Amino acid sequence: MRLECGMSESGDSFQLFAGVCDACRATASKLEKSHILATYLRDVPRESLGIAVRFLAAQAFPPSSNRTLGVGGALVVESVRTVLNIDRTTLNHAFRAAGEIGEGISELWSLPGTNSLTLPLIQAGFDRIEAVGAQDAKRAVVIDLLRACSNREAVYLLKIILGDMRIGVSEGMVETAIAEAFESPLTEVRAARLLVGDLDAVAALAFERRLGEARFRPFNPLGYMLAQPTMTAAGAIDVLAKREAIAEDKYDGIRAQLHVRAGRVELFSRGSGTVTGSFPDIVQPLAKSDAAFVLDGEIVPMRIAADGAQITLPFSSLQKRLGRKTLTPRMLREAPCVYVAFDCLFDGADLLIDKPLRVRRERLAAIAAQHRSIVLGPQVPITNADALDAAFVAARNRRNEGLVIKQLDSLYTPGRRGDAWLKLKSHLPTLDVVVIGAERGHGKRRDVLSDVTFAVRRDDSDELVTLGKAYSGLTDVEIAALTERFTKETLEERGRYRIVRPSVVLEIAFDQITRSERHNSGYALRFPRIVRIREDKKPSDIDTLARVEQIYKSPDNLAVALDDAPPPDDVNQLSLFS
DNA sequence: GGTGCCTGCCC
DNA sequence: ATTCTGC
DNA sequence: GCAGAATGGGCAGGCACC
Repeated sequence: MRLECGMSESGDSFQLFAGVCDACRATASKLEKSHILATYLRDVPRESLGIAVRFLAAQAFPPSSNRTLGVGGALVVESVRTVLNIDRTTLNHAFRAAGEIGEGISELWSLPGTNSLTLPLIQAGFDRIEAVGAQDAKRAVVIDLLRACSNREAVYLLKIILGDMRIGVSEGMVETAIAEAFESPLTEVRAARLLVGDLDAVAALAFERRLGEARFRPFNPLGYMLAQPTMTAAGAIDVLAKREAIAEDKYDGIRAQLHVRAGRVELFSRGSGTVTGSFPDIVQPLAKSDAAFVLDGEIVPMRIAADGAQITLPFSSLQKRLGRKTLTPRMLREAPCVYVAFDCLFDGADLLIDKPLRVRRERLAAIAAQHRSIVLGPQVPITNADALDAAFVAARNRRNEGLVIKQLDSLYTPGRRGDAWLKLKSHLPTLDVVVIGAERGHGKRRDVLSDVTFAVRRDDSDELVTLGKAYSGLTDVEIAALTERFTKETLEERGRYRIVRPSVVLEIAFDQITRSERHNSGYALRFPRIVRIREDKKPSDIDTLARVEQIYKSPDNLAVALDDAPPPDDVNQLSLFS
């Protein structure tokens, strides 16, 4: 296809980039998107290729770099307001109509653009935004960039800054395009990305036809293997189909890869970057190791009793340590963390991901035996549904979410969610709630009331107290039907939020109940989702606050620590400050 | 120094 | 995190 | 089956403002 991008642009012009994005936006076909992107990538100057693929995935920096802009919606809106010199209301109206900020400014944008922006120039701007601390200074750079933008350039600049393209292109599609552009098998591109990490590195290898040379190196995190959810133990047994398997506890911690080599130690979290600094109790004992290995596991807040019994603490205690600049001895005492290792991906000089789990576990056991901050969780063979049930109960008694069931002959497939690993979680009872507020969504949900606030009843009164908001679980058809109903039953509009007559009853599932100031019930739900619309129930039939409190206090609610007196144990207390 | 908003990042 | 949808 | 999109609660740090 021919791209309408104006006259004779160099391959790294931002105007061209915007034109390519527009072309992708115009088609729903993935094949066509790939063709468009591949054609583009082939002609991008070599030195800008990395930036191009990064920007196409709406990344301002390589994800593994730990660098961030520190610019979000609020700062962007203020910058746009300055450049266009318009009031907030007009701007908000445009954003609401478009369903997003990026596309929203297109309607209002009158600047012609200087036709001077290039990919490296934008990248240099991002570097500067990151480097300056003050919001004023960040805003000044954004404003400078915007003033040079044409209409479509402004749209995509903001989309990259906000980290969301919404044109049906994300990392996966960019990988597909790299494969097509440089005539390499997609499988090779994927494999290379899982080994080397960032898209720019993969594009460079593909460009040089050296994808096959991609090699794993410690301190370059691999993709994580993920588990497929299963609802029931019987279902899990079915999927296993008599293949040998083991069950491990499913921990509510932070999934992390532990890389160790020549005295250097890093903990990589799933999203991007390292969390090494937050867990000296895990890292410090490893600092003197001269071994080289990469493990997969979970950072877990845990008390280990003198007899070795493992009791997991609530996730919130772990979260208090995440991102901390300074850790006090008290924090380490109150939220002691261990690294529960469950896989070994690299040992000595051997990448083990293509070896079966049973082999990887042997290597793991040998490593764990030598390092006291690497803990192995309980592991039981699964032969039948009874064994699975027993393991599940044991896991719950250790205050863990459930089980992950793994086939012993399976290989480690980074970045994939397959049947080789199954996760089986326990479920709290659901709650019947009533919708009392609704809001429009974003993007394709901009014209529907997809975002609902729900409430339960305070006992012995008619008062409704809010408990949370929910988004997922309804189909587009159901959302459309509810939108019509909420529109009819609107009592009052308060900006974007509308109060609706309490009439729609929903059944809500969730993972935990926490104490919270966010909603006026004093409670909030973790991972709320709509199970179904209860057409058969009236608002008078919904659950009460007492019911919420009852579930909150139930032993299955892992948000609450067991209030047994904490055992006076020193087993996993490290004297970092002595 | 206290408070509140914004951002990023865990689940 | 979970869930739905289009390819 | 996969990729993309849309959405929840909660924590810490950094900054703006009083």
